[in-house]
Amino acid sequence: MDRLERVMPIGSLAERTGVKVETIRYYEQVGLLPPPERSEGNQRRYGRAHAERLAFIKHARDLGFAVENIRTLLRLSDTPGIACDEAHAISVAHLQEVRDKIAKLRSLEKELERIATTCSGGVAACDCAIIEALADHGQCSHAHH
Amino acid sequence: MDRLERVMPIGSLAERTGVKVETIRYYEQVGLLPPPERSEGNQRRYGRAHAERLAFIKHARDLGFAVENIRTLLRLSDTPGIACDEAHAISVAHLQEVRDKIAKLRSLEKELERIATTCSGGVAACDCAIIEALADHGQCSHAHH
DNA sequence: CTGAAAGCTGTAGGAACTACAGCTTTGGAG
DNA sequence: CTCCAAAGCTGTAGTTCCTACAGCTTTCAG
Repeated sequence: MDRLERVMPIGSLAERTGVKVETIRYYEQVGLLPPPERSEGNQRRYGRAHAERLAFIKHARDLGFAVENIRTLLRLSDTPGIACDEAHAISVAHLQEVRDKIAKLRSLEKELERIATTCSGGVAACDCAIIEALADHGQCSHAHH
Repeated sequence: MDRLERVMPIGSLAERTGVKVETIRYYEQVGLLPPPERSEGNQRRYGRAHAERLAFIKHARDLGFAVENIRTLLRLSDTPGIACDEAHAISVAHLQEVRDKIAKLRSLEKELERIATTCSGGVAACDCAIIEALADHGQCSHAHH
């Protein structure tokens, strides 16, 4: 089906993968995506392999993996057989990061709820509960380090 | 009690508030913190008002408010009486952002759990489930935009 | 009085892009 | 075949929120 339209310019790749043109060029620049063939006029021409690799990158970025970690994961995926341990370690560490972030955001959510509902938006009612809450560290649950 | 030691150099302010020296100078540079008095030798000398304002900034940053929003909140807190509406709007908008972020992270958590447990870290068992999961967008719950 | 610690300015870096400016190439319409 | 707008190119600068020098000067405890 796509046997005949196998190569595409950067714009089409961008459209297909949902990664912006500039970002694709950036990934090439930092070595995440290998430099593709070029047309006579020096324009990038991508094939299936590039599209797949970019999809991998996009997916991992959407999951919040750092570019450095993605670099490692890509290296591992290029190494056949070995090195699953390392991929596992990266994922587990990242999962932990995500969980920590969630916990932190939950506590922020609580405090923001408290702050936002205390002052309901009227002019007369407060002066101003939100600003006071932010000024006064005492009321909130954050511990001093 | 602190009647006599009312002014302090930047290092002490940093220690008290938990904000790094460089960051304090940065806040001054971008106009969040007003320029303090200087000593004969041109060093910054901070008083109580500065410490309070910086605490406000720190607290808001810890809550994830963007510097731009903090700038607005500070402007409001300098305006007596009026403008509670705006502070309320900023907080509510920020609360919504936080909630969205939490929701997104939860779905990432689920997918990472799935990915990380599929491949338990052995070498023989997979080749490699994590990498396949990242390469293959089909299995995950993210909708195409 | 001295000298190590702390402060100063100004600039560069970092993460992960995004957005120009000023050009060249491409590919479909006429 | 010719034209020209859209898309691509390179290279640089901007974004956000700091952090980290380098190369000085000031401070204040011993």
